[in-house]
Amino acid sequence: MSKKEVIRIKDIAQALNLSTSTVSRALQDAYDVSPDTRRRVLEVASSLGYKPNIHASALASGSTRNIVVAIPFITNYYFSSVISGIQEMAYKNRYNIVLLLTNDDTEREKYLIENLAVSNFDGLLVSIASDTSDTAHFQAIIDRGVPIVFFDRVPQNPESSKVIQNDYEGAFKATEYLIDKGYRRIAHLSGNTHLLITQNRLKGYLDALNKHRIPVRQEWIIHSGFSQQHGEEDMLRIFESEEMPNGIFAINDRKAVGAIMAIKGKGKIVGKDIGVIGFTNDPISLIVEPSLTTVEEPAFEIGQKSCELLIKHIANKNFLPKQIILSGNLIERNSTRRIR
Amino acid sequence: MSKKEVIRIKDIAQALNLSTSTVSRALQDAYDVSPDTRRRVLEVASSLGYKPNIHASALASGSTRNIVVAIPFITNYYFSSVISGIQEMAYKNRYNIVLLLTNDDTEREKYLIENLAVSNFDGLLVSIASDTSDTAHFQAIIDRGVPIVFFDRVPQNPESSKVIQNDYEGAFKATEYLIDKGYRRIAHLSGNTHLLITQNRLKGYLDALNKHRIPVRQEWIIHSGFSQQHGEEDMLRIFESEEMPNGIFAINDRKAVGAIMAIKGKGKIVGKDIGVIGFTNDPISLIVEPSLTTVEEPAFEIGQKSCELLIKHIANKNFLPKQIILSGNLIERNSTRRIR
DNA sequence: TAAATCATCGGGAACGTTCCCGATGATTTA
DNA sequence: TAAATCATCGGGAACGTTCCCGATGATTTA
Repeated sequence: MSKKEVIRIKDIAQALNLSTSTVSRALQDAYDVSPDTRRRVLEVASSLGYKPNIHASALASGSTRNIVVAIPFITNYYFSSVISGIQEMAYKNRYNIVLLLTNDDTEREKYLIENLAVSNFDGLLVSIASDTSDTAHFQAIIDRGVPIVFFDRVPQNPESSKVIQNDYEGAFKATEYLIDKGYRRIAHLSGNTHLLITQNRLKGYLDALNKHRIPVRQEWIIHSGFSQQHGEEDMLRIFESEEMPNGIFAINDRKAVGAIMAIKGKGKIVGKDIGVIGFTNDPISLIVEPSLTTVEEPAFEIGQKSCELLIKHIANKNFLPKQIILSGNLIERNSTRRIR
Repeated sequence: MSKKEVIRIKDIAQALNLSTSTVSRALQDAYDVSPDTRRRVLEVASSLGYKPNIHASALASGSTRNIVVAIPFITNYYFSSVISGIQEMAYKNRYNIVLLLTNDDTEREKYLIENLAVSNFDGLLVSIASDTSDTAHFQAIIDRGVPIVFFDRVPQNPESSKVIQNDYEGAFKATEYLIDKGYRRIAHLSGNTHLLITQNRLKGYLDALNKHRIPVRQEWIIHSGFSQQHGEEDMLRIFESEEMPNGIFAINDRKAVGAIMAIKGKGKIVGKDIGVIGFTNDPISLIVEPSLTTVEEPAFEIGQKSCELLIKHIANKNFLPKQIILSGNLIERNSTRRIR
């Protein structure tokens, strides 16, 4: 057997004495084909094992059925879960995913996006790199008529659809939870300042402090990257401050785990001496000792919703940009327990 | 601006008073175009911002520049690292990745593979589901002239290229390391029996025992799945055996972490009472308490090599199937330390 | 000097599908 | 009963690229 004997619409047409246009219309459920011929076409198509050639279809119709997904990494739980959600929704709607990894590097992100040919995909799903503040390369895509949906790490500028977790509410809940548990001197291990996710979580933290009339201490708010390494470094910096906090709210679980490592390294006891809470509900939060209290992020669902939204934009050019905000529960574990 | 003003080869041709065929050949570095015209074509192409239409190219040339990647999950460190490696190599060679997730379910795997149209991709990269023993659906693809490269979880049957870590050697090293450290009663938390990876790691374990004249105890060899959950259950079963081992070699880090959880749950001390060693070097091995001794798997490299091999198969139909076996180092941590 | 080779280019069919437009016979409407 | 509408289908151009084949003038060979 060889590739040559792939069967085409023409083969179905010949088998049924129909024209290729009629077969094509039958396969796409067009209105102007009789129920009987449609049935016969579908029968022959499946018996011959017909599978459409997506390239020919893309060329003729202008719809490529490709969705480009650009994310910083794939090797962490959050992003790989998002991809799973995207993949599910895309496959269901017969879209393929083209994966781009930016390595969280703005230059690489720009390079990848700028080298994209708009004739090769129908839409773009993006979580931007930590340091990306100029979003002109995305605007250029939008200007050429191709929709973008941002998720998780979304920029402020381009007014397009966005899917995020309820960062403000989650951060507020996390901070208030620490306060309720009696940890009132709370530091915040934050992220890169220009990201919305950073700003919203910071705001939730600040508002929770305000609500409980706890003064804000700038030296306890530390901005850096999103890795475990960053969390560890941030925590070590906090150990150098004059007065020590007794609670840590980290912008994500990986930074929280880094903080726990640093705290243990200093001989302090997590929970008893310093309470720690994270954000994500990464599986590592169950593995770290003590287990990490956290606010869950609906990563898979974010992937699904983003993809669903993008598909709507693709199907309808006039679909208005929309924001979807998903909430997650706070999950109590041992890192915020005084006695165990 | 709209999609319509995408520029094509014809536009370059008109700008230079050349034919489309000459421009096409110039862009592909064909031999029969003068250095001067090639230079002019490239200049105009880049100044106009020409990007080739992959669908038209695929249709005309028969080469789709799509690679399908089918894996059980993406939400674990190993597979997401492999994907990163694949992605890098694919992007370098101007291939796109089409991602399929089987959820480690054989039925779903079959369904996805059988619904693939061979005219839509050039090659397939696969790590099979745990329970897959019948590989006819892969054979069907190969029979239609499309190359497959298997990696990590590879089947026995189809004689195609395979990329794996040196499972035998790694398992042997791991087991012998436990023996050298004085843990001589060693159990093995193994995987699904029909997978090569399971068989090779089991063999390495057995041979290391034999070399040191340690009798094999069948009740200490437990076959199940690959998750942390499975590791925990396996370990609990071992706790029910008459005599307890004092060393655990788990087929991967997630199962090892599960075992550690179970051991701690029973009030035993990992390292002092029972030494544990894993396989992968998943980041969780640094987070679990105590940190996990393990044999590293070169996941990123496996992705790269698999993709590289597949591209060679695509470029040359007569390229003979090849096995690549990569080694990883043993990394000592605290789960195999008697005193800390 | 005639024939063969070489370097360089263009014409145009082909890939498999979609979609516009028109055709035809049957049915409904005025 | 004539005109309008409807249901159903086919012809054929078009999408943007590749690639086969042939053409042409220049250079090399015999």
